[in-house]
Amino acid sequence: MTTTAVRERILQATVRTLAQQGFSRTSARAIARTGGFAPGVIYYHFDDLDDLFVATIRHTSQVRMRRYESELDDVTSAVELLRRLRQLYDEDTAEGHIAAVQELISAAPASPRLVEQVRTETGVWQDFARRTIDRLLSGTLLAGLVPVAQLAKAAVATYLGLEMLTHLDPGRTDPHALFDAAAPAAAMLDTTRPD
Amino acid sequence: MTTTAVRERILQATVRTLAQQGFSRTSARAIARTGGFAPGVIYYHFDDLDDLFVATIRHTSQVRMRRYESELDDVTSAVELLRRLRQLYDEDTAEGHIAAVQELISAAPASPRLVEQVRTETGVWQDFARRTIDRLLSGTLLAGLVPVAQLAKAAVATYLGLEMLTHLDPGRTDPHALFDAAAPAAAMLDTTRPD
Amino acid sequence: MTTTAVRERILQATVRTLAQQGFSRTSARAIARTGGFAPGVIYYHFDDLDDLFVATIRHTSQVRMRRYESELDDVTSAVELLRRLRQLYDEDTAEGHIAAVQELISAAPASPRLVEQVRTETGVWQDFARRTIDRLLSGTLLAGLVPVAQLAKAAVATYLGLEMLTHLDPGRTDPHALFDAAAPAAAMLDTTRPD
Amino acid sequence: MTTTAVRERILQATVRTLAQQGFSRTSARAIARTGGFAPGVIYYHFDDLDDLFVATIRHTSQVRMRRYESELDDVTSAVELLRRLRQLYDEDTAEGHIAAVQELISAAPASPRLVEQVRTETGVWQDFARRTIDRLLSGTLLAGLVPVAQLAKAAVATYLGLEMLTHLDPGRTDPHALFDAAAPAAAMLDTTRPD
DNA sequence: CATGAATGAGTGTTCATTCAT
DNA sequence: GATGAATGAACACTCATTCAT
Repeated sequence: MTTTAVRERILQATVRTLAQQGFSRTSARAIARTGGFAPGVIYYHFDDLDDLFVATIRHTSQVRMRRYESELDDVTSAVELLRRLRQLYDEDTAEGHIAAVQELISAAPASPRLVEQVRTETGVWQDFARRTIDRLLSGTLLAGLVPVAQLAKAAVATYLGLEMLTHLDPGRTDPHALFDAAAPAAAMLDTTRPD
Repeated sequence: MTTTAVRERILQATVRTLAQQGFSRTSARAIARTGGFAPGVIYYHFDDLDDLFVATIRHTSQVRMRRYESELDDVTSAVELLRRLRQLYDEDTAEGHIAAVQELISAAPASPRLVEQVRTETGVWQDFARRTIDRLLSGTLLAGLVPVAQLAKAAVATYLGLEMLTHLDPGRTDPHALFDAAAPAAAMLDTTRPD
Repeated sequence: MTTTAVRERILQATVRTLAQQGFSRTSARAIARTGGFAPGVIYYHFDDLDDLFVATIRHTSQVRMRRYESELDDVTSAVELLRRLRQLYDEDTAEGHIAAVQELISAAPASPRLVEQVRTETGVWQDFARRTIDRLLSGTLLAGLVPVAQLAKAAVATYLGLEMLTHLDPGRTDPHALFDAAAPAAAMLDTTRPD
Repeated sequence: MTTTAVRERILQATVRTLAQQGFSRTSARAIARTGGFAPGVIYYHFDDLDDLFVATIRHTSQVRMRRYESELDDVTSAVELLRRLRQLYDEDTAEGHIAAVQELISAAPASPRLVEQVRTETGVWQDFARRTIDRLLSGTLLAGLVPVAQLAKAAVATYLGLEMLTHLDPGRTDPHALFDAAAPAAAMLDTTRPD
């Protein structure tokens, strides 16, 4: 097995452990148990747990960003955007991506390197949100009126906060309801576009 | 010093430690160091750390809820709401309330009792948000059109997610900018009210 | 409540706790919980736990010795001896006397004072056993042939060891069966006595 | 060093610590100090202290049982039995076997798993005692008259109780005196065998 | 490359004991 | 006399990390 293949396996095990057990229970042993390898392997491929967590958030963020970009690149309708976001969100929760990221953000203040990396990644996502919102508003009455940068930041915050709340109550809470509730507003927005 | 006074002191030390060090570093020893007492004191007044965390989220939530209620009880203007929220939010961050709560929510899945209490408290805040939004929309064109319950849930999620992001970057990020950016929309909403 | 009455209450709580929880779980808190008083009370009446354990073994030993003496004082028949021993043994187990003593003997090596007191008390019981055996053999063919002192020591050892085994398996083991099994031999001994 | 070698070393350190310090002082640290290894080693090879104690009583019991069996297997004379028992008993006390077992039996009620294992092992020893007594009585006048099962249980109890008493007073007490005192009776028994 | 073993620091928690009230 | 509160030492156990193999 090549080095990068093993690294990937470790990173995936880390994401799954973070999502399922939470940060404080994500020990080297726990990650190794999840991935089916010996704890020592981690230290062969990463300097220490801090290094692994930094790599994990970078990796997960990049993997998902590629997916989000390819899926939303050409979307200009708000209704269509909601439809695809719902599907992407389902993927995220199924694979534990947001949950893992949210755990790492919560725990970041304890590690300067993690803070730095998390800042970088959340910046990337805010940029992405900004570009997407820009595209959406372009040609509508709202273009130029909406403070896009702030809205992008709020969107990222809501995504993270929503995952936090959903995680508490997997059976009952329904992020889908939120997407549904937003649908009429999205439709209204789309009608104002003079295509 | 009476029992309740000491309990309160422990609870405050717990909030401060959670906010400053994050959940995974909030050990009994760390809390005791923050509060200036011996670790054993905690176990005299609480069954175990789990019990302390449950009491902490209940206590903090109630204290802040009383403050939010007394401050927002009579607000019907969106502009005025934003003005007061900004001030309450400043209090929250200064004293670490939201940060502590956010850490506990992140960590909750590891403890059934904590999950239960967190569910209860987030429910209380969603109800509060719903009532406040209802009051705000009452008499406007949007009344009856907005899915209030979902909006309330989104508001709570955004509040938590925002704190998570702000926490990463205390110097640079500015939740104030978000409140400012929302001001024009709030003003517009207020004008639709035919008082 | 007089001092001695409280002392007695503490001593009884200690015996019950030793019998029910074992030495390693017999903490000051546990004794206080059993007796329904505050842990501090112990330290008002005894120097420390060591002192309490020393007093406990002395007290329990004396109380039971008085009972055994009054009950066996006039017994010269082996059959009758067995009958009364069985009853006394039942009392012992019901009130936890032997169990407590056995726990203290097991734990004694850790405390010089306890060792000393335990030596004293076991000596008292071996003397008592010797006197009782002497009386029993007096006038029989075995008188003078049996090494009484060693037999007395063996009797005490068997009593303690039996309690240890019985304690393991309260439902199944039956010290009564042992008394029954010894009955024929006792009867045979009695017939050799030329009354 | 192989795993089993280390396990054995831990088990021996546990036996020695139990025999020398008593159960209540046999902490993980104390065992590690006795054996000259770090406390963490224990938890690498055993789940917890309970697991270690269960393994200790099983191991010690088996080791000694093999020795007793090989030594007493062919003994049919009571005098010879006493002679060999005295030697085996000396080995037991020198290596702390009985003392350790007796401590574990005393402490067993606090742990269901330990109770279970202790029951199993004492059962094995009672069976062994029964077989040995059977062999001894076979062909004598007493065969069929003696309640062998009860006698076997009493023998085990006496062995344990004797160790308990001897332990109190290592310098003065003399189990040897007991063996000596039993010698004449053994000789008499042997003469009734019409070989 | 990978692992089984080991260590020492750190965790939650309990305990004997003291003391002001 | 009695107690609620507090402390510091100890305990069982986990963990990140290292290293010989």
